[in-house]
Amino acid sequence: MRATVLNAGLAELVDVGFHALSLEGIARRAGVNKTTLYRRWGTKEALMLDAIRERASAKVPIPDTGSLREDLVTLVRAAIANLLTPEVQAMVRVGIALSPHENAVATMVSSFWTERLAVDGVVVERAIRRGEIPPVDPGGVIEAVLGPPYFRALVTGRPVTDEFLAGTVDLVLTGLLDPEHREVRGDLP
Amino acid sequence: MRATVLNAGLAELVDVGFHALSLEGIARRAGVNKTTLYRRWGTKEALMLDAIRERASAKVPIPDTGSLREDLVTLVRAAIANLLTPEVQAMVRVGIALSPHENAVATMVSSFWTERLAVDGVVVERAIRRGEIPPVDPGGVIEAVLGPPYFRALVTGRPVTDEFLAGTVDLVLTGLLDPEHREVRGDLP
DNA sequence: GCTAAAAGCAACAAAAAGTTGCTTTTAGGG
DNA sequence: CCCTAAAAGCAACTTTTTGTTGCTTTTAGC
Repeated sequence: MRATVLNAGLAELVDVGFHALSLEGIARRAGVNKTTLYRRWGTKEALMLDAIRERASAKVPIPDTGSLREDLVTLVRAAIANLLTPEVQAMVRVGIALSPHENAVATMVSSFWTERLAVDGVVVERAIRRGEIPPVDPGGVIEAVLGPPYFRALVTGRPVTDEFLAGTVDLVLTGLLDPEHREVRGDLP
Repeated sequence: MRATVLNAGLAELVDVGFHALSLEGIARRAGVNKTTLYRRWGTKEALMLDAIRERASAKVPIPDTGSLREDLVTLVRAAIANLLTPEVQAMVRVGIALSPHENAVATMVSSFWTERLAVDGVVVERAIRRGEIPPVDPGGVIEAVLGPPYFRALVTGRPVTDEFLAGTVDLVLTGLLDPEHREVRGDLP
C-alpha cells in the first residue's frame, strides 16, 4: 500500500510535474482515499521526499576492469542511462528545484551525492594506486565526467549520445594523463 | 509597472520557490491588484516565463585576449558568478523543473542555450583559427567547461571555487591539446 | 481637458485543500 | 478462529485559495 502510493506519486510527478502535483491526484491514481495520504504524509513535499528517498537508495555496481577509462565509461554510461529514465529525471529535476526551499530535500540530495561521489570515486582511487594517473581528488574526477552529460541532459537539452559520454571521459583522462600539464592538477576540478 | 510586477515575481520566486508561487502573492509584493495580473498574464507560468525571458536576454561580453585559456576562464567565471546569484539560480532551477511540462519554457531554454553556446563558442573558433587547438565542436567545448561547475552548483551542491573553475578549464584544454589523444576528439564532447 | 486603455476595487463564484467523526477492513496475538 | 488495535475508507464539512465580473478610478497621450 505504501509502495502503491509512492509509485503513484512518482508516476504523477512524471506526468504533471511537482508544481501541479496534489495529494488528491496521487490518491486518485493510487486508488486510495485522500484521508490516508493526509494522515500519513500531510503534504506533497513529505510524500515525494519519501518516494524519492526510497528510489534513490538503490545501489549501483562499481566496475573494476583494470582500466580507468573502461571503469569510468561504464559508470557514466550507467548513470546517464539512469538519468534519461523519466522517473529518475523527474526526481533529479524536482530535487534541483526544491533544494533551496525544502531543507529536508537539500539534506537528502547532499548526502546522496556525497556518498555517490565517494563510492564512484573508488575507481579513481584504484587507478591512482595502480599508478595509472597521478594523485587527484577522486570525487572531482567523477564530477568532471558526470558534469557535461548532466549539463546536456538537464540544461542545454542537446542529445546525450554515447559518443559524447565516451568523449567526455577521454577528454578528462587525457587531461589527467598529460605530463606537461601536471601542475594544473593540484586541486583537481 | 510591468517591470515592477516582473521583479516582484522573480523576488517571490527566490523567496518561496515556484511551487509555492501564486499570482496573489506576486500582486501583494508588487503592490498591485491581483485582477491586473490575472488579466495580463492569467497564470504564474506565463508571468514567470515573461519575467525570465526579460532577464535572460541580457548580453554577455565575449572576451578576446588572444589566449583560449584566458578567454574560457573569463567566460566561465562570469557565467558562474551569474549563476551563483540568487535570482539567476532560481531562474535556472525553475527552467530545469518546468521544461518537461511547459512547452513554452522548454522552447525558451533551448533557444537560449543554442544562442549562448554559439556566442560563447566564438572564442573556441578563434583559437582554432589561430591554430591553438585542433578543430573541434565549439559548443561542445563550452559545455565541457560549464558542465562541471553547473553540476556542482545545482546538483552536488559542493562549493564552486575559482580554483575549480580554472582547474576545469585547464583540464579540458590539456585534453584538447594533447597530441597523443587527438583521435578521441573527432566528435568532441 | 478629453478619451480610451489600463489599473483598482469589492464582491463574488468555484474549486481545491484540508479536517473530522465515524465505519469498515485487515493483520497479528491469543 | 476470533478478538482487537491500527490502519484505511468514506462522506460531510470548513477553510483557503483561485479565478471572475461589473463597475469605478487613474493615467497617458492627444
